[in-house]
Formats: sequence, structure tokens, C-alpha cells
Amino acid sequence: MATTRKQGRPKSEEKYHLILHAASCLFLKEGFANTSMDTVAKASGVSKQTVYSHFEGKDALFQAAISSKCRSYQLDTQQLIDATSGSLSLLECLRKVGCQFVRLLQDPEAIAIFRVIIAEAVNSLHVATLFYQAGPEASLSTLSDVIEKFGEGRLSRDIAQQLAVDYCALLKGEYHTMMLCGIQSPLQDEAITAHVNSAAEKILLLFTHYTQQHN
Amino acid sequence: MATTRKQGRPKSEEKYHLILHAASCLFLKEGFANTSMDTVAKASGVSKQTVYSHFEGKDALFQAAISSKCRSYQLDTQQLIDATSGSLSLLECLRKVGCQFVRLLQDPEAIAIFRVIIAEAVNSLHVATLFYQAGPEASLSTLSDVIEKFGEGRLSRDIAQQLAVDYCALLKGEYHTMMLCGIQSPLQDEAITAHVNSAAEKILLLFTHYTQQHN
DNA sequence: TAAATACTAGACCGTCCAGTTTGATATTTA
DNA sequence: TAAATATCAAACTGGACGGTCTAGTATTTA
Repeated sequence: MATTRKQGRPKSEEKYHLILHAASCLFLKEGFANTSMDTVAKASGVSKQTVYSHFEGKDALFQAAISSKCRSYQLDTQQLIDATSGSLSLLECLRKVGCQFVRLLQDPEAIAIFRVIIAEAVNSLHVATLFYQAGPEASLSTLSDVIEKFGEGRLSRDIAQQLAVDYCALLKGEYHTMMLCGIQSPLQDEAITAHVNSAAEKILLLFTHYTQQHN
Repeated sequence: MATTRKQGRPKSEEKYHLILHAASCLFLKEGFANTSMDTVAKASGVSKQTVYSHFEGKDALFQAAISSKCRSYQLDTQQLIDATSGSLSLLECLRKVGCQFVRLLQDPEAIAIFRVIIAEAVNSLHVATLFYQAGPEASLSTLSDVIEKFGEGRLSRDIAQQLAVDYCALLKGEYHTMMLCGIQSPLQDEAITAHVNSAAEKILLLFTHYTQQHN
């Protein structure tokens, strides 16, 4: 019944996206409480009633906005898989994925999403879950796959996963917390490279330690 | 002029603390936006006017409340210093401080502080800075001292600090983010021990690696 | 064309809330 | 006692905001 035509003027898909886009920006910039439905309507160039015709209420709009943002914030999985199939060493591979990961962590918009999610976690556990699965969990699982692949059987799935978590943790370091608190600005490219290299070497050390133990 | 007596009835110190305590609880439980001055007054058993006589406004009250909470959330530095002076090995010492640290990270109230700080970071950068210095930064510096002491000169201050950051990062792992997002409940004691042991061993591995390089 | 639905602009409602004001009472010092 | 300040209870102000309603216009299908 996907083709069932409804009578009357159809809802404008364009307006739907205009609203969603404006809402995303506002929620991320101002937070949930400080964003009013009137402002959203004004910012999307649409009447307030139209906002309510596309979304049930403020909560629904928030959920839709965050969900849409989550979709655009993920590691470039395909590129990483390609990398592992190539001739890269584990260290080079870790560097590559580490850089992507740090860039993601540093992105002001990603930080803004984190902030708003954490702020509303108590009231919108569902949204927080959505975010976590689409974001951190997905990234971790990608990274975990990469590491396991390099283990070539000498590494149990568990250990690979643990190493992935450790690598992410080292990459975050103190920067992530500081950025969430707003007391650290994004790193320069050189600083990122240095930080990633240092973390990657440490993980490599752990990796070789665990693979040797298994011989 | 600290002893200058003012005329008239003096402000009640007890009421000041009642207000501060009630405000802390409410801000942590409900967040800044969802806590009203009327509620604070009611919860402290005091008239609204009295609240405004002790604190300039909502912002000032928030800052005072968070500051007071920060003071009560720090690693037990003295105990840790004692530990390093004793006969504990580095591994045992790392375990000890790691357990304290993880317990701190898991404390629901500490999580609540983090949440409210992150949520208000944009509007109250000053409070966020206060919090970060009194909390994470102080912990890190303590831990860093401990590690440096065990290095016995074979470890530069920089490397010790880096190891401290790494250890904290490993201890946080994914748990901290998940707890901030509200999708992870505190670990049981056994799980904490296991997690801490695993992280401590990894840091020990890095520690010996760095100290050997320096020989 | 007629029915149905989307959309607009703006008024409107009820609620919540930070902060002020008022007028009375309590406590402290001079 | 008198002046000064704190405290209380409660009303009040001014504004923001989520959500609804209205009345008129636009668009689409039958």
C-alpha cells in the first residue's frame, strides 16, 4: 500500500527537511531547553502549525533531529576495510583509523551532539541509546574488526575487542573530557598526528604482547 | 576588618548551608534548567526572599553549589601518598589508585556533576573550569606524582604524566561514556577489580617499556 | 468544480519561572 | 528603646514557551 494516494495536498518533503535541519542546528547550538518551537519555525521559514503538522511535538522533533545527525557521523567504514585488505601494516592501519577517529572526536558538531545527548540522557534515554549505538558502538565495532583481522587467528575476538576499546580510550585521552567541558579547542593537524602515533605504538605493544603469549 | 560588626540581625549561616545543600541536590538531580528558585526555597525550608538574600541569583547559586560539590569529590591524596611510601610494588599501587579512581568515576553523584557541567559548559565556562581543575586535573596530578615516584629518575616528568593520562583513559574505557549517556549502571566490585587489574597490567607493560628504553 | 488536505499568520491559553515588592515579625547592636 | 537588618509569606510583574485555534489561501485528487 505504499502507493496509496491520499486525497488533498500532500505534505511538502522539502519543508520537512527544512524543519529538521533547522531543528538540528538549534538543538546542537542551544541545547534542548533553550530551543523554542517558535524559533524552529522561524528558522525553517515555515509556520509554527506546519512544524506541528510534521512532528508531534518538541520531543518527537528532538528525537528525529538527533537521529538524522547520527547518521552523518560515523567512521568511513568502507575505506577502513579497504585499508586492511591492502598492504598496510597494523601500525599504519592503526594510524589511519586513529586519525579518522580523532577527527571525529574533535569535530565541534560531534561534541555538540555528545553534549546535548548527555544533558538529556535522563529525560530521553531512548535517544541516548540511539546515539550510542549509531556512534560510539558502531565505531568500536569497525575498529574491532580491523584489529581482529590483523590478529590472523592469534587473537581471540574478546581480546581484539578489548584492544579496540583501549585504543579508543587512549585516543580520547583527556582531550575528549576537556572538550566536552569546553576548555580545550580542537588540536592542530600535527598535534593530532603525534597523538595518534603515540597511541598506536602503545596499542601495537599490547598487540604483540598478546599475540606472543598465544604462541 | 574581618571583625567589623555589622548592625542589625546577622545572616544565618545555617540557612546559607541549607540552601546550598538543597540547591546542590536539585541541580544534580534535575539539571540547571529544570530547577526553579521556588523549589530550592521550598526544599531548604526557607522563604524565597532569603534565598535571594544569600545568593545574587540563580547563576550565582549554581556556581556556589557546584563549587561546594567539587570540594567533596577528589581522590584521597594522602592515602595514596602513604601507599607509595610503603612497601607496595608499582602494580599493587596502580591497583589501589585505580580502584579509587574507578569508584569515583562510577559514583552516581559524580556522574551527575559531570552531566550538569557538560550541559552547562556553554553557558558557564567558568564553572566548568572550576570543576575540571578541582576534579579530573587534581586526580591526574596525584596519579602522575605516584607514577613518577616509582620511575626513580628513569622516567621523565612528561612520560610519567602521559602514563597517568593513559591509565585514567584505560580505566574509563567505554564505561564512562556509557554512564554519562545513562546506558550503563555501576559495576559490581568483582568487575571493578578485574577491570582495574587488566588496565594496571597494561600500564605496567608500558612503564617497563619506557624505563628500559632509558637504560 | 468540489472535497480534502497543507500551509500561513497571528492570536490566544495555560503554565512556569526569575526576580521584585510589600508588610509584618524577629533578632541584633548601639 | 531605636535603628538596622534578616526572615517570612504571599502577591505580583514581566516574559518565555508549548501547544491550540481560527480564518483565509494554496494545492492536489476525484
